[in-house]
Amino acid sequence: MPELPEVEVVRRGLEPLVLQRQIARISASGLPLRRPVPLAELRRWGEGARVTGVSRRAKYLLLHLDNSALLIFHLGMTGKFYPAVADDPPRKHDHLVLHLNDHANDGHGGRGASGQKVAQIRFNDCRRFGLVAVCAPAETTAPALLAGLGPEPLDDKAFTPAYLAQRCAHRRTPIKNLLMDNRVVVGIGNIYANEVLFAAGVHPQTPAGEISRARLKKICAAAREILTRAIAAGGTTIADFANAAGESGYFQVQLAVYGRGGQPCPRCGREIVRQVQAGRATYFCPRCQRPPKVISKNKEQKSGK
DNA sequence: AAGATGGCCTGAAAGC
DNA sequence: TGCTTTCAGGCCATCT
Repeated sequence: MPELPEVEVVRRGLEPLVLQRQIARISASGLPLRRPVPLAELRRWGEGARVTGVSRRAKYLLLHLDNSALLIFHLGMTGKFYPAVADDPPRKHDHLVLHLNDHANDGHGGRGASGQKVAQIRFNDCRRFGLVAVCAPAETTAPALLAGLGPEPLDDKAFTPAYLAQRCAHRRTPIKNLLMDNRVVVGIGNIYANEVLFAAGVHPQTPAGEISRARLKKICAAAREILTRAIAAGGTTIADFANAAGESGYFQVQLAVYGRGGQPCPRCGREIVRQVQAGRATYFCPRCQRPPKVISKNKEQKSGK
């Protein structure tokens, strides 16, 4: 389940494999991902171009090309990149292949471990929740996919307690839903939303507008700390990435509440509660994360009937 | 209009 | 043992 930390880890793993390499050819499975793969457009702008950068925005991976085009990838739930050489048998659920050219003057020849000239980067996505898109060079405005995205949670100039307070003001939506809204802040998925709220001691159903400034400050700090720690932990998988899809290190991250329904809270020992909120599994400690008053009242009313 | 809900998709695991 | 059901979740369309 790639959230911001894993996407960043993938970016770091991908960068040395494609930087300054020329894309010779692009092929696709033909199956649609979250939306159809724009193969003709990918070929038009991608083939023959050289990769000048690999960046990340939210959970999107961006391949910058020397013709100013942009290849945009989203891993969805199960998307992964893996390097291969031409002889490697295709794997089930390979949906896009970037065939890379050797470079005469790039200093290291771009040879894979096997020494074969043409390497490939394959995008494999079993559940097809991923996405591939192209932004043509002429498009001067930000790609539609990236327009309207909120700030990066690790950007301490943009994602501040003041900013979060402004976005929470007068909102009755539960804070967990708001943290997972990428118009408010990007990269925080279900797992990290649970973890951040536990660390900040805030009940996931608390209406966003009712949270004190002090708690919002804690939420900001917790998001930053947990995501940073997760990237560091995932960093150990970069070596794995070069061999295969490598997800192993991701789970080394210590998760305090996510997936621990019925287990004791690591802080107070009380049983972690699992409930479904906005259609997502939500975990919290009922002692460390006090429920908002409104919820308690509703419960009393219901049980009173 | 803000907030809630369902669909997309596959495979692992649980349930019967 | 073998089938069916459930669940995972980012994103978006659709509904209230």
